[in-house]
Amino acid sequence: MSDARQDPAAGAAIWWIRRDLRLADNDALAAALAHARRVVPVFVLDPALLNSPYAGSQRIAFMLAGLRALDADLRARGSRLIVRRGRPVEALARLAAETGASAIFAEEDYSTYAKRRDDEVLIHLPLRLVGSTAVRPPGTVLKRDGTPFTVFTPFSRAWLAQPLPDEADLRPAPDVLPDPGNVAGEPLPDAPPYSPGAPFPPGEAEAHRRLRRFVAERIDAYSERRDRVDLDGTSQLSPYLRWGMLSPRAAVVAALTAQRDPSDPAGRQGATAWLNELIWREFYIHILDHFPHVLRGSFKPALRDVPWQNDPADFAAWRDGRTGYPIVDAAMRQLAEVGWMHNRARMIVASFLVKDLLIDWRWGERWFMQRLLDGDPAANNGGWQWTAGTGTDAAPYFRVFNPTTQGQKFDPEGAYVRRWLPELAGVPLERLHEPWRMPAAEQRAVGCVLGRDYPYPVVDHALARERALAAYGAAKKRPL
DNA sequence: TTTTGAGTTGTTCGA
DNA sequence: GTCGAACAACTCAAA
Repeated sequence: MSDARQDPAAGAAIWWIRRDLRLADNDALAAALAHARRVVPVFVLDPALLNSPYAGSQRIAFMLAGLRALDADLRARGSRLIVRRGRPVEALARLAAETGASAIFAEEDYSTYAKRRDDEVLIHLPLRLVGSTAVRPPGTVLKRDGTPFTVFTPFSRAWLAQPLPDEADLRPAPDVLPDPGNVAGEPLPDAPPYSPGAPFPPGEAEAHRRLRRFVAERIDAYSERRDRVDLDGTSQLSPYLRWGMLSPRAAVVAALTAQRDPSDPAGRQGATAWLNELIWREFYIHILDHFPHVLRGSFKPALRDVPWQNDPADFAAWRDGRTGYPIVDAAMRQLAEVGWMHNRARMIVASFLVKDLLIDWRWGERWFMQRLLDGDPAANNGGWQWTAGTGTDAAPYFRVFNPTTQGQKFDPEGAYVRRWLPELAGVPLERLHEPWRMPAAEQRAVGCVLGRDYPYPVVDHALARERALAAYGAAKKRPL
């Protein structure tokens, strides 16, 4: 073991890539390079992940395209990506035997499956988990009594109280990488190609371009504009953070730098708000690590047994974007088409599924995982439990979003709805978020007849709201 | 141990 | 149109 450390030339190291598809600021890669002169970058196509009911073809296509981009970046530096297939413990054991690697370096990941997978590899192989999908790994932000936070605000205070990273802490991408040598690999599979012209071109270079543009052009107005679904007010970096094309530390450093920028004191609010979102990401990573049962059901015992309606036809209407509520349908079609949805829209459609349709939040959680490029168990579960009122620090159960009001507030000119629902193009703005209020003659006049061109609402929101409050009330009264 | 202040993102109703 | 209160207590975190 000490041989390799004393004489790096003696051995090889494996850099096991999982969700850190980048060369810059990659602790696992840096550790592998420090350990041995020969480094073998490998990605293992794991059937357990590819065939999971929570996998999504668009997300896998995004990942595969990201791996192609990473391979190109590696080749430009003298290396290349080795692709293997199979159970990671077996694929890595073979690769280690073939290459004589004395260590495997990987970034730590905290989802339930990832922990189980890595524990198994740790038993059999010299795996070293270096670096983290979070800036502050779970276990490093705790209450004074050593237990985890379950409320966000004190968590974020404690998170911010620790030493903050700066530019100097970010590792630049290496200019040159060692040749991995003569190692066999298989070609990346031809997934349904992630569509050209898609709004999320995969890759590390694109991630950094976006971060620079966001910081230069939009971060200052982030607080005011981030809730508007019709504007590009958000960073739109989530798929890149999900796949580690951008390190979370680089994102945090960018936020802190913008926050300190003396040339624009007014912009500090935007940078602070965005930093807060990044801390939410960390919060849910920690929650999943400390409370893995959240993936199976409610965090709050009192809301384990809400009497859900779970009507398959209602679920299909939601999933396919034909609930008759334009803001909901527009968002669901955006999700289906581009694999991404605005954060505000996520809350609106989630509230609609859970509260208006009274469908178990886990159905929505799974559909999101099947569609989102940024689908991540921790953030997705946290978001759904928050909306459902079942999670840590969750929305009070009586908080039911009104889809009409939300549409009017956050898509005030109707551009979002009209973009994703062309059948509503002719509907005047005053009726755009409640087309069922148009008299029959007006429907004909504007070319949008309900029941023909666009559905009637699947539920009456006011009634649905009462039903949801009653169902949650019943769940709370039920003895545990 | 007890106390106290606080808690992402809303809606509705009535004054 | 605008504003504050009610929604429902509860649990958390920290002093």
